[in-house]
Amino acid sequence: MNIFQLVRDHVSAALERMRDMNELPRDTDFSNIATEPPRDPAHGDVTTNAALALAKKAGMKPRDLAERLAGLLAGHPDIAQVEVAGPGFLNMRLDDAVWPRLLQAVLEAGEDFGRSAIGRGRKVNVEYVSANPTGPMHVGHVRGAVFGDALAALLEFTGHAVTREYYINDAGAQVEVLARSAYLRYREALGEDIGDIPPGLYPGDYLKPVGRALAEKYGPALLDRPEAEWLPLVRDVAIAAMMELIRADLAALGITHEVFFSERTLHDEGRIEAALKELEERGLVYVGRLPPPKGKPPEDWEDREQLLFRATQFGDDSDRPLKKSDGSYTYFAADVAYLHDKIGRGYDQLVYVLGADHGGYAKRLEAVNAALSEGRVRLVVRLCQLVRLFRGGQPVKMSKRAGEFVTLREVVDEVGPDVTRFMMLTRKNDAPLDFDFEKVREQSRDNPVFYVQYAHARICSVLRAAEREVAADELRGPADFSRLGDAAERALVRRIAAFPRLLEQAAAAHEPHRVAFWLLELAGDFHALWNKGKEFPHLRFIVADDPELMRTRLAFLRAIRYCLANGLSILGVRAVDEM
RNA sequence: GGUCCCGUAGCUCAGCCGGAUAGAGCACCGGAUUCCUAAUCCGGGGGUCGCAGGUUCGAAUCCUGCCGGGACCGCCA
Repeated sequence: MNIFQLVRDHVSAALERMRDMNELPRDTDFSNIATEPPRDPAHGDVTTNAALALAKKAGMKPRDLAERLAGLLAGHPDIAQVEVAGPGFLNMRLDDAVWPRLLQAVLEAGEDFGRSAIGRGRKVNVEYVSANPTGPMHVGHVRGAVFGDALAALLEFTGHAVTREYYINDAGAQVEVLARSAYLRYREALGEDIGDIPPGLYPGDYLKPVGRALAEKYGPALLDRPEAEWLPLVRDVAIAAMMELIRADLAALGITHEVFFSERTLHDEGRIEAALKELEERGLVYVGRLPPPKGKPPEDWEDREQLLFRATQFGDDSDRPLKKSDGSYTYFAADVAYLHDKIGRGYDQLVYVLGADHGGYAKRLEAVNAALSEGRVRLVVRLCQLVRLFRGGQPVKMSKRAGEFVTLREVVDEVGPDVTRFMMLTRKNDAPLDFDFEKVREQSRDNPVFYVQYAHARICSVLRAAEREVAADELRGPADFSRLGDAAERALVRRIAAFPRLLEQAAAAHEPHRVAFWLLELAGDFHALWNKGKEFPHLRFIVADDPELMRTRLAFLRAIRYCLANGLSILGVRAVDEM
């Protein structure tokens, strides 16, 4: 149950009546009117800008239109009071009977409360992580991984058919470097002293097991063969091993992708040619020269003719090369083919979760999408900014060149998946985020994860206490939500009422962090009510002399618990029963 | 040179497809514990929403320019 949708239906019905009576033009469009919570609770429960939005079209003054609309809405049983305010807002107070219905609906829906169908089953592909298969995941990947996963869950909860996808960059120079690095470990496994790992190769110990596996599989057979022969063999083993590593890292964070898509299949199966052919047929591929990049000394710039995609025709800043000087395809060409493949799979929406350093990629992806899908498919690029690691306020030093980076596994092992996930969503994705290993384990108000989980645990604690201390027959029987009249209780009810709308808007904006902020607010409302019970014992949940009131409050607690649990579940964070 | 992101209270940040007197936490000051976990809560002070224009009945929000911070900029992925 969504009270804003409920009121919106009533407002729409009233407007339709006005249209039927020719008080509004036939072609009046109601789609841009909003029913929202007013900023100031003194303004009521729901406000609408309908009169302001339609005044011009109706040829009426906003306040006159608002008065007319107020008259039509006033009689509705759900609406207790309606007032015209300010320039022409309609402030409505809902009838007291609406709130019990809402709480009842929460209890009936349970883990499905907040679920909606606004996605209308549209097929959405969310591609996230897509880390190169050259080693274990490091902390830089964590934010995009969590963001993408939470976004996927949010879209699913709001009625989208979601595919979680990972693009494996298993073609190109980096995996050849991986193969050479693994080959060295292979020689090492066969007893050779390989000394220091030469610069340019991956030095990590994680390749040692790969070397041993190769030694076991091939024995010394690869030792005296030319690189052209052993490289493909070693590469395949190494990539498979790295993907196992990465899957395990992701599993530690509770992340599972449905599709792992190999870039190499695009090369091997002629699908790049097929995609480029389609661009060619539209006259979007040509051979030409690009101007050198400005502002940067073009050290190794070589002016040459190359195969280009006419990206500028779709708003990109430059046309984009499809072939390298050695004649092989660029990464971008593979990306064209990959996008082509996704479009072919019938998605309505393609979401790319990328690191902020890929910001320049958005425009060219949009250009390719515009060219290939001709506007049928919506492409959404979300960039995740950096995470800065701290320990007790001191920055954690990392040197990429020396291979000293904090791995995903180190973070998860130290603070746990729940803390990791929640913290990654406490900032909107395009703002940088500070993560302090010590702070996030504190059990205090400063730690948002704790604060929300503690609210959930406290509720469970009360419910356990009730089971323990209250006679069973007093727990049975009806609840009467109309008895929740205290300001702190009403604040909680309003917060709960906002949940379905919040999820819809977070999904539409592709902003899962809003769920995290809402959870903090809900937890805050709950802790406030709890504490009020200390000062005013009649506000406690377990009230001995009034079984009906107690049952009401315990049911209320269960409703709040569902809200906390459902929100946490979208973020992929466990709701704990005790702490 | 160009593109993208950011600029809101002392600090860290929210601010819903433009909406009424701009919010929260931290910090600071002052309070609450015979209690279902005080691991919490209540109250108070504190803001020219970077600057200047524009659109609008109405702008922190949309547009343009400027200032400041960050990221990226053919043949790496």
